[in-house]
Amino acid sequence: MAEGRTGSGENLLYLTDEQLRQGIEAMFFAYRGFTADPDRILTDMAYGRAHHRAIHFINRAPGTTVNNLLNILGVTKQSLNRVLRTLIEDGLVESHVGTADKRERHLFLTDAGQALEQQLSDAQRARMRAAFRDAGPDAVAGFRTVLEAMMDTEMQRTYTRLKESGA
Amino acid sequence: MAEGRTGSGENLLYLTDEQLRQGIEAMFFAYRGFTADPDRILTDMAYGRAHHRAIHFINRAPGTTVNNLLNILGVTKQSLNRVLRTLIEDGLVESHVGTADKRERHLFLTDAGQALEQQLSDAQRARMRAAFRDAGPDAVAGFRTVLEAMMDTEMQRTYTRLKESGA
DNA sequence: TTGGAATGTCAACAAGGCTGACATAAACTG
DNA sequence: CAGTTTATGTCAGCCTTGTTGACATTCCAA
Repeated sequence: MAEGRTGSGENLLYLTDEQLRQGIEAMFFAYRGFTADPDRILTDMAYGRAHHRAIHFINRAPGTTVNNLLNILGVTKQSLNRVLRTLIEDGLVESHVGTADKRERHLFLTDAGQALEQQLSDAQRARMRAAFRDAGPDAVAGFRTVLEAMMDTEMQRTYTRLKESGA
Repeated sequence: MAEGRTGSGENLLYLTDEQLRQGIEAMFFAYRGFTADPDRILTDMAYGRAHHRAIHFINRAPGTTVNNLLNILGVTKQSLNRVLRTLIEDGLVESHVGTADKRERHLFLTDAGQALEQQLSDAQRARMRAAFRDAGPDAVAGFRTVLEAMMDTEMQRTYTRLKESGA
């Protein structure tokens, strides 16, 4: 850590209320940009952000159970169920009764579901890639560090588990 | 910029699809944490995130017009109006007809409105402060750089204008 | 074998987005 | 001054996506 000019051995000027408020507003405006491109694609097809999230994480962990997805998404099972039902009806997601435990449903994307996932994540990654490239690798590392520290501890674990499963 | 091992003079491994996907998931989980604390306070009082946003930006720019707030928040006037109406009815916000242009309404927080704003932003800043402190000043700088690069250009301008007005 | 826990489904409601239509008052313009 | 544009507010109605409550099915353990 860099030596500061406060005498306490560390410069804490980055923790002033004004700096924190700028961080809060940056999160607000950036999140809008973050979701803007997929949102545009989705409204064309009568889907919403909730569908995107479900598709994203089913793609990330094929065969995941409804309950597992529930924990990742942090919504009620009823809320998720409505979204899943439309995705299944529309042939984007398949639900298979579990073999070991028949109460569980295992979720998979169909080819059509994968095609939509691709389209959505291409759009979202394009913006992220541009932002990362503009900012450079050191800034990206800092970005990730701060975001991880901002999560609830339970979500940190979920995030890390996903990260390691995909790497 | 650091020399990489790609031969092109720059290491672009931080731009792989897997890295971008991790960035996307980090945004998703972190935003949940970001809103969690104010959300808890708000549900106790029959308000929602929309009320929080209005209160935040009225506090940030007292006397702002409805139209200006509309541009910052990026919602329709009908949507904002519903929120403002309840805040005015409940005595948290005051609306004053403009002196120069009498069509405009200038918005201010009442004392009660400021008290709630304080309560909400204290909660949100506490989490942001903890995250910033854990991550350190360099990471925070990178965090801000990436978020700015992720915004739509119009929002970048809005964000910068707010930032400079408060500093 | 029976009662509780886990899982998933259906119904109904609320918040907060949206569009469209319309009213009013003020400002601006030819 | 007449006509148009701008800023704001309101009503009605729709959609998505969150919520709770009630309930069926399945599994497991006492």
